[in-house]
Amino acid sequence: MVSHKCVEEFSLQFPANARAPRSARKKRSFKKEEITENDKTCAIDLLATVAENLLSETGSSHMSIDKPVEDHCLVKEEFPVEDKPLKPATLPEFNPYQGSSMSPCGFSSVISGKVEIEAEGFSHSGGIDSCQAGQDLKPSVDGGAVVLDARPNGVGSLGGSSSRTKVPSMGAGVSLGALDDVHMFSRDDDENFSGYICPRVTKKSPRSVPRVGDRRIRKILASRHWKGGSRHSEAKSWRNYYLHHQRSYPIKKRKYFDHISDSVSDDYRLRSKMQRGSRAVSTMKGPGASFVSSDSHVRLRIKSFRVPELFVEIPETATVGSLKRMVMEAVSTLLSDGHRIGLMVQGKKVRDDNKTLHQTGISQDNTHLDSLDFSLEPSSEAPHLLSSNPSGHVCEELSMCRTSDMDTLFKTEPDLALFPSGSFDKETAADDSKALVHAALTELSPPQPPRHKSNKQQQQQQQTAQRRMRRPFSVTEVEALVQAVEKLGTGRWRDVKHSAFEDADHRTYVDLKDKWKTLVHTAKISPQQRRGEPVPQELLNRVLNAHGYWSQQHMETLALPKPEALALPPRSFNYLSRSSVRMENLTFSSEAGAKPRGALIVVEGLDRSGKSTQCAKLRSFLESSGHPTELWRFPDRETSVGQMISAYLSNKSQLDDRTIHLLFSANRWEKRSLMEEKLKGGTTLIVDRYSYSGVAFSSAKGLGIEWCKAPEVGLLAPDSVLYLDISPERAAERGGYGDERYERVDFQKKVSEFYQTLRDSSWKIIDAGDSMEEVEKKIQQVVLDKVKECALGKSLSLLWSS
DNA sequence: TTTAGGG
DNA sequence: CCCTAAA
Repeated sequence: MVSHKCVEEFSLQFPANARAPRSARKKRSFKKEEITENDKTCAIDLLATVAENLLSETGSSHMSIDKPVEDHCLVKEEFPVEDKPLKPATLPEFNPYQGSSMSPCGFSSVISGKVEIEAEGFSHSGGIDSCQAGQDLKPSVDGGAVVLDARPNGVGSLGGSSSRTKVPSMGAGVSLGALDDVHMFSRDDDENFSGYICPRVTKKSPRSVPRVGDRRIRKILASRHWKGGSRHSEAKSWRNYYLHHQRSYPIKKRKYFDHISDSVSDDYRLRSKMQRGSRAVSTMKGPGASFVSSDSHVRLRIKSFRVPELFVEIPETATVGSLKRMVMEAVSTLLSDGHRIGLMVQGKKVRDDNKTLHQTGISQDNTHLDSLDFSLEPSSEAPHLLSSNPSGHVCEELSMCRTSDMDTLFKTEPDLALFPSGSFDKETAADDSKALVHAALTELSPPQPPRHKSNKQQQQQQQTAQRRMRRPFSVTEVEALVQAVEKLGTGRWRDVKHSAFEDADHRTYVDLKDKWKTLVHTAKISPQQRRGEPVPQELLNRVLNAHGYWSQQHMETLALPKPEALALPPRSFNYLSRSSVRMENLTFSSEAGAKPRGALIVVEGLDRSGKSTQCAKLRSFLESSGHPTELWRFPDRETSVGQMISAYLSNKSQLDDRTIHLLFSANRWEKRSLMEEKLKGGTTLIVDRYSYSGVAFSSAKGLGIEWCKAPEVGLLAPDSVLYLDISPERAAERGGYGDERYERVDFQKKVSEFYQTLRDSSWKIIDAGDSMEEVEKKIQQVVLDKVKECALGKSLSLLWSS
């Protein structure tokens, strides 16, 4: 019965075929990209690219951010990147929506997209003269093209905001071309920036540029979650949109809170890199040492920064121009709000504004400038968007929205992250509409202190949105995890959780899965690259082996044609006999067991303790479980040495105690290489008596135990020693004593004592007094675990050699 | 809810 | 750790 249970458990440990399909749903990466861009990147990316003034002769057309002064990133006068240009003040002539015939929000849609702003000096890669608009063309929004990427289907392109500004070759064509580049600014682009120089120039859309018209826009809008037709009632439409919005629009609310709490934003991040062009190198080489001196300069090029989600609402009937203006307005507003610059060096935030760059590790000779990050952070005293909003017209335009609708909306979705309640003033329609546009913008700032109500809700929301605390796994936990995975395999994280992390509430099965993932990664990288609390190499080896082992399981389960799989009786589901199908297994490192090996199981015990019987049972059990198994016994009377021993044992020859001891030992040494071969070939060996017997018996005869152990040193150490424990008296009762000279009770007692001194961690004491079935079951349990352990890469060790 | 994968 | 598609 129990053995049956064991078998069942055993087979259960392998992933069922039913699970296979899941493994087959790897996403194609290109698909991911598209999805990401289409659905997730609803941010307006404001890309301000600044080129540095590398050489004096190119200074006029390049901007440089140089020598930070006090507040992080400082800009040379010739390139007042930050504030000035970005302030809405530079867009005073804006009067968006004038003349645009916007219908009441009956058919409004929300689009989101990206705005890409390119500073003129950045097009140094040539070809675009107009980029050289010159310095009068401030690197502001009106200095470059603004591209509204309303993917997936279409694009609206906005030229420079100011008509005075020339952005000729940056016209629709180029702007559209940039669309294809938008993906280069994907949100998680932290590492993907290198090599990105000037998308405009380097990559252009091969497509012709359809004219941007209403139809295009409509398509864009339709591609969003705008479902309601114009036939819907206004209220319904609104509602539809927002409800839907909340449910399935891939807004990452949490992110914004992250920004707030971490003060670092992935979404609007300024990236800078040290100029690494050859010219730069040569230039730097000259001054050489002086660079390290006090007036050495660090040259940075801020490649881009972006602005998170920006929602614009506009009737389908609005003109493209108004849309452009609207976006422009929103961007300006956004940037006018108090933001400050955060700085990260090599992933660490630098808070101390008084440190010098050099102290911070930002020096021209620093090779880590790659990891220099600037980020736009909401300023601490976040100005109130509504009040500081300089563009009332945007709001007014939307003020047609009916208050009642809005009310409904907000009641329905009181805690919609997009609309912090504090931002809303339901008193006036105008304010309502304001909220619509600016609520989204508000996300850039820390949540406004709730003014009226839903204080609790907000807090709650913030609570739930908060990123969980980081709790590094301890080595103990890792060990538990590894052990559980070795047993259960990957892909059963729920079970892993329950078996090993039952009461660790903070470890979800997803966490465990993730931890395993990182463990596998950790194990693959060099120790120098590892961080955090070091995990013992031994554990990592086990991770590697288990990973290799189980992924192989999955592969084979997957590859195995279903009928064939079913044809295999569960018991035959053997993971050791699969070497034929084995693919090159990268994870089986050479240092840890190269491939699944057999286990060396030694059965010891006094005579008549049932060793032979149990060995035979165990062997048939393992074989029926599909494990190649051989049953050996020592002494092996087949060999020449074995013959001598055999003669001695049957009292046909007299030999010195030491001699016979060495003969026994030699007998084992004779078989050592074959034993190793078998084990490494995947065969499990059950050995009836081994060195322990030899030492215990000889010691019992009076030889020093150390002397006895000496010749055994270097033999293969058993993976498991099953000691069938029985008292000498009971053993004697079992009869049969007397045939061979050692079979006397008192002697057996001595032997038993010496056995005890030989016990080590590999021993498993099994009460041989139990019924045969009980013993059998116990043994099976132990052996099965051990066999699997060995298959997972437990390395062979040597006996008594430390 | 779990699993599997990508970020 | 987070997020999400699938199952």
